[in-house]
Amino acid sequence: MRADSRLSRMLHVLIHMDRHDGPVTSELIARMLNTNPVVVRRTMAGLRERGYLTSVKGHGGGWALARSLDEITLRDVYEALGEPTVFAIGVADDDPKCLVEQAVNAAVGEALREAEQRLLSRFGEISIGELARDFDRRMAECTAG
Amino acid sequence: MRADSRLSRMLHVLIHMDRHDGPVTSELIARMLNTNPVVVRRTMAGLRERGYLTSVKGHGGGWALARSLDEITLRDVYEALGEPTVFAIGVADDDPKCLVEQAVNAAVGEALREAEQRLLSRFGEISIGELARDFDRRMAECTAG
DNA sequence: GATCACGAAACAACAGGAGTTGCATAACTC
DNA sequence: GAGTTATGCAACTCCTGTTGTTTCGTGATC
Repeated sequence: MRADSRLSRMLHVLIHMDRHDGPVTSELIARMLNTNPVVVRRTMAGLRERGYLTSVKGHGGGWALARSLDEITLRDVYEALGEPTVFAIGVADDDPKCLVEQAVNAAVGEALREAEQRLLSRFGEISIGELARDFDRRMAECTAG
Repeated sequence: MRADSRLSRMLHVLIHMDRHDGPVTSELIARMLNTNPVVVRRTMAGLRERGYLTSVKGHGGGWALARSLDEITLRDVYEALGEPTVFAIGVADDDPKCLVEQAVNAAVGEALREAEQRLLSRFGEISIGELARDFDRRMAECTAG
């Protein structure tokens, strides 16, 4: 399957928006992400509904941050995207009759659930503001070197 | 996309094979998994190459275990399947020019890598023999109750 | 009113597991 | 050695969800 890159794309965009004055058009965002404006609007709609972004129609319109990046975690973005499926692997049948399969599901399902829980917890610990500051460090290194 | 259920299917089959005398045909396995023999052969081929299974052609042929279930971990099976993609989510570009995207990838990629590492480590700790014994417990509970 | 920009619907492209068919090949039975 | 059983392999189609694209509607600005 093609990997779902909506989370990383949104993080990318949000940091750019933070460093940008005034609203940013879907057109410009699309160029940053190497995609097109419709995909951008579709993906960002969830973030607007959650109150992280605002969008303004018409001349001079576009997208703007409604919150500080320090107030938004990776998990917030993940949830705003509709909590996409995390794993490409899973069990064959969620409620099997076969006791063997039940034993398999118990072990595999448990391991997957725990891994997902850990990943999402980790996402909840990281604010986008931290990523932005990491970008600043990289920028400083780049210009210094 | 539809979840990749090859791992759980193979675990399911291996335990059944352990409780079965003589070779098991792809046809019979397919009925256990609610699929068809070609899918079974395709999926089990990797386990044969790794030496966990043998397959015999012709009359009276079929599949048989070449190892004890205690010698095979979930991770062994995962690897025999060609190490399928674990996550349905990922970063947009593995080697981006944009420094912002690099910072995003560092954070998201790291979290994903760590989660994958943990999951695979956990898989490495669980032998199929343990799952089989868990099945026995469930069976006992079922007949006792 | 012309232009700019978002909103929404509809559809094709793509990727990978799963399902299916057909045929070749090997092994056993008679 | 002919028939049967079973795997091995190749070449499809199907399914599902992200991504990409086009088109039209609508609101805001100039």
